[in-house]
Amino acid sequence: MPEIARVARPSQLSETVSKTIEKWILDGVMAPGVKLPTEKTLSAEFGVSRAVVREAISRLKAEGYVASRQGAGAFVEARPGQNSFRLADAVDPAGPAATAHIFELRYIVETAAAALAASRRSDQDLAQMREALLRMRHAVAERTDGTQADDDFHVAIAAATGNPALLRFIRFVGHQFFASRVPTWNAEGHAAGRADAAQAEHERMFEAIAAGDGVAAREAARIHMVEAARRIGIDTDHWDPAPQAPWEEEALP
Amino acid sequence: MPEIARVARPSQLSETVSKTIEKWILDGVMAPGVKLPTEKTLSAEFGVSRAVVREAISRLKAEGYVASRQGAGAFVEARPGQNSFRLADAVDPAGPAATAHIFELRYIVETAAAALAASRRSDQDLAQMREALLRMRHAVAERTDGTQADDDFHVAIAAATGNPALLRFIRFVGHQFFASRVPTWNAEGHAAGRADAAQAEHERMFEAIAAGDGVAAREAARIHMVEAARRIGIDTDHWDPAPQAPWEEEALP
DNA sequence: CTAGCAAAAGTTGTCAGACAAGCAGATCAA
DNA sequence: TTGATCTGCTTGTCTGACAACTTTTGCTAG
Repeated sequence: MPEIARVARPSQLSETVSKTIEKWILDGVMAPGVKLPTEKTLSAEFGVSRAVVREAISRLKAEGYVASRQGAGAFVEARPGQNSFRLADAVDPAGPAATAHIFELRYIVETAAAALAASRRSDQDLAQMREALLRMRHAVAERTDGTQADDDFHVAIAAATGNPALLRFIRFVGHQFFASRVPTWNAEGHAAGRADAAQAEHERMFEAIAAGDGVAAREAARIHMVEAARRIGIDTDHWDPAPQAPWEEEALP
Repeated sequence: MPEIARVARPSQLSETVSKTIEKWILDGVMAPGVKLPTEKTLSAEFGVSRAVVREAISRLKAEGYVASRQGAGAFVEARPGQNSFRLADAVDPAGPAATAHIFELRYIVETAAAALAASRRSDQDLAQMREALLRMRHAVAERTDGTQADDDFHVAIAAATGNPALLRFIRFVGHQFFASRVPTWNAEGHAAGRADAAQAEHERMFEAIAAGDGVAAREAARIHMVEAARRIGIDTDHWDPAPQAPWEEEALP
């Protein structure tokens, strides 16, 4: 068994234990399929009770690192930790580039979603987009906070693709940037015209999607994402323009 | 407190309890910020011991649904469950459409990654792609299993984008389809020429990326993903072609 | 009556020991 | 050798207890 980094009592013993074991697995100290030490052994090695070890293993099971069979033991999963996607693990949160990297991923998915929404959206989808759009218009006029409506608008577009996996992903990534929308919608943002600009971009996206024009929708989304990135100080010089060819145009049935 | 669906003893009591509470949260029965019932209350209501309840809550903490403070209680998180992305939650695993939805998401991201890789790849990135490619060639010639090499090739492309978030996501989604690559690389797949076909598509992707041709790389990736989808019986008729305009072409510096 | 403080009650965190349920290897008989 | 049984080990669950901490209550001083 690997070395154990004994910690005094940082906050939660079970969290300390689970993080330590997680590290063993991620570092390859414990290969997939390998049986972990018994709960009794772990509790002795960590100097904690068996209940704490069980709570730690419970966490690891929830995160897909291990699976246990009564009477047999707990075993490292075949693809540990890869059944869920955590952005916190994907990037170095310290680096300023982290935000840019995540935003690029969002850019890729949202531009595609806008194009798909243009060809697949139902009237109900359009109604939801329009509703969020109106709330943003109101926020612009009244100089109030429109971050929630902003978020809802993007989610409505994702929903219109009819792809629940895509919807879930956009909702997930979008929430990561909830805070980043604030500089657009706070008092300073209104004064500097950032809210106005964002709203104009949104309107163009909506029009293209409503018209069923996938090419225009993608381009409008592209512009919006690039501008949104600029508003929070992200360099977009090396992003993929990902435009559409003319022959891609297709109207709704 | 909401109603409790008492279950006999399905497998793990703690899992039953955590899934039930998770459902309460997702269904909005327990709003963010709300304090959940005490452990004593929960154990009484569920008819289990406090240890089981604690293990269940431990799972929920790992998944970001709740946070607890000693002496105060456990509270529903502000954005429950939205700090990680789980495909199992995103789609109905029962439906046959689930695979198609996830594959479409993969299609969107991987075509973009190929285009980015063409303009950003280093010599080291290319070496890694070539290495995986050679292993696949060998697998085709010897009619052996090339699923691992196949996976590695796609991961190498993602790595070449220089975006760790993108890399992590592609690795994650790609692993979901690890099993789906088997029909291409098993004996039947070799006999039917599926391995040959896949290999030809891979070679074209590599050439385009090596040449620094983003447009060709995206198109080659697009074809590969569409064909791969067809090989496992997914309908791609309504996918976004997402091609490149001529003016997008840009050589490496 | 109010402000502030101290005690008490309640809640989560941890520990210890016990038994039930299930698994795996050793033992023994055919 | 093979098959069934048995025994020890491991995980799953329960109970009761105490420690650490928070919130509420109630009391006292002003």
